[in-house]
Amino acid sequence: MTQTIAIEPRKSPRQERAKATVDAIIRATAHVLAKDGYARASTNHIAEVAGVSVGSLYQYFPNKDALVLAVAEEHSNAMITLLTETAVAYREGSLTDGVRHFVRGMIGCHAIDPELHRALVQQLLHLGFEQFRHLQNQARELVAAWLALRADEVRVQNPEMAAFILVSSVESVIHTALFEEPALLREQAFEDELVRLVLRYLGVAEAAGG
Amino acid sequence: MTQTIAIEPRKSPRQERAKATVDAIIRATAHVLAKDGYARASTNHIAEVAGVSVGSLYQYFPNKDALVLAVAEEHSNAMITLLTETAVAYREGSLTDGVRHFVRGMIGCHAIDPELHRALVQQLLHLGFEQFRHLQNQARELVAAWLALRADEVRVQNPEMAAFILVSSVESVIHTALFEEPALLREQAFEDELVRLVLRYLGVAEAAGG
DNA sequence: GTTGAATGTGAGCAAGGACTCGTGTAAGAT
DNA sequence: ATCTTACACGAGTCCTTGCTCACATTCAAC
Repeated sequence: MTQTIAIEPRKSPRQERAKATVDAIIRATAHVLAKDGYARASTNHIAEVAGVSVGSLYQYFPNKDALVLAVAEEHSNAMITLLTETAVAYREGSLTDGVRHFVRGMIGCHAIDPELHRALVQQLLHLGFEQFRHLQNQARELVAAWLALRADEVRVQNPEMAAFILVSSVESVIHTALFEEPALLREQAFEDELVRLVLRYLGVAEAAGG
Repeated sequence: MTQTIAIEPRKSPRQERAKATVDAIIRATAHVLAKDGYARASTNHIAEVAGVSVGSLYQYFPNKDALVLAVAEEHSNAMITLLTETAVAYREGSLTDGVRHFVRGMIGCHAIDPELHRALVQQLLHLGFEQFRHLQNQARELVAAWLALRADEVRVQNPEMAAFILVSSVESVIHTALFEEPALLREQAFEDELVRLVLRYLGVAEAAGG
C-alpha cells in the first residue's frame, strides 16, 4: 500500500518487445479494472492477465497507482480528443446542432468503455485527482470558449459559470444513467432531453416544448 | 476481505452502555471515513478512535461493510428527511420559491458533512448500491410528484424523465463543486445559477435573464 | 452476595496483496 | 564468440488488515 503517489515510470522500454510488454500491461490493467474494480485488481493478477510476470510489471511502473494513472491518461486523452473534434467541427452552424453534437459526443465518450470509465472515476476521485481536474477543466474551457463565440445567440451572464454548470450537469446525468440505467444511454429520448436541458438553460427557445 | 455483503447486525445492544458503544462506533466510522477514506479506514483504527476494542465492534457489526452501510443509512435518512420536509412545505406557493428551496435544501444536505458525503459516495457506488439507489429514487419520486402537482405551470412531457434529469443534474453539479470548488457551495451566485438551470429547464420564464 | 447474561478486551491468526531480488534469457555492440 | 545491456521471470518477503476467541468485567435479577 502506497502512502504517497509516485508516478514517474521506473524505466523506459527501449526494445520493441519491451514496448509490447508495457502495452500489454496497460491494456490488462484497463481490462481488470473494468471487470473487477480497483480493490480487486491486484498487480499479480494484472500481470497474469497481461501474460507477463509481476517483475516485468514493476520494471516499468513503480507502483499500482502509476498503473492506474497510465490507464486514466489514455482514457482521458481519448475523451479530450473526441470533444475537441466536436468543438472544432461545430464552430459554425446551427446552435442547436452544436449542442446536440456536444451532447452526443459526451454520451459517446462514456459509451466507449463504460465499465472502465466507472472504475476510473471511482479511483481518480481520490487518486489522480489532478488528472481528473485537468479533463474537466479542458472540457469547461472548450465549452466556455464556444459560448463566448456564440454570445449573441445565448442568454448567459458568465460563460465560465455557465460552462461549469453545463459540463458538470451533462456529464453527471450521463454518469448517473451509466451507473443506474445503462440502457438509457442508447435511447434517443435521453439525448433529446439532455439537449433540451442545455438549450433551455442557454435561453434558446426551441420548438419542442412539452 | 468480504466477498459478499452481510448487513444484518450481529447482536442488538440491550443495555445503555452498549447503545453508547454502538453509537461511538458509528460516529468513529463516519469520522475516519471522512478523514481517511474507505481504503485507510481499518476496523482496528475505527475501534481505537471509538475508544472500544475491535472485539466490541465485531459484536455488533458482522463486517466492515456493515459499518459503512450503517453510517450511510444515517446519512441518507437525514437527507431524505430534509428533502421531504422541503417538498411538503412548498406543496403550494410560488413555483420559483419551491425550486429555490429545493435547491437550497440539496446544497444544505451536502454541506452538513462534505467529507463524509464524499467518502460515502465513493464507496456506495459499488458497495451499498441499493441504498444509494433508494435515496436517489426517493428524491426522484418526490420531485416527480411535485412536478405532477404543478403540471399546468410547467412545460414537461414526462415527469419521471424530467425528475431524473433534474435530480441527477442538480445533485451532480453540487457534487462536482464539492469535490473541486467547495467554496462555491457558499456562494449565492451558485445557488442562483442552479435555480436558473431548473426553472429554465422547466420552461418557466423568469425575470433574471442574462 | 450469587449467579448468569450482557458486554468488553486485545493478542493473535490467516489471508491477501504490494513489491523485491537473485537468476535466467534475448538483443545489440565489438 | 564474447561481453554488455536490456528485458523477463516468479518464488518469496513483509506488511497490512479483517476478523476470532478465550478470558475479563459489568449489569440486573433474586
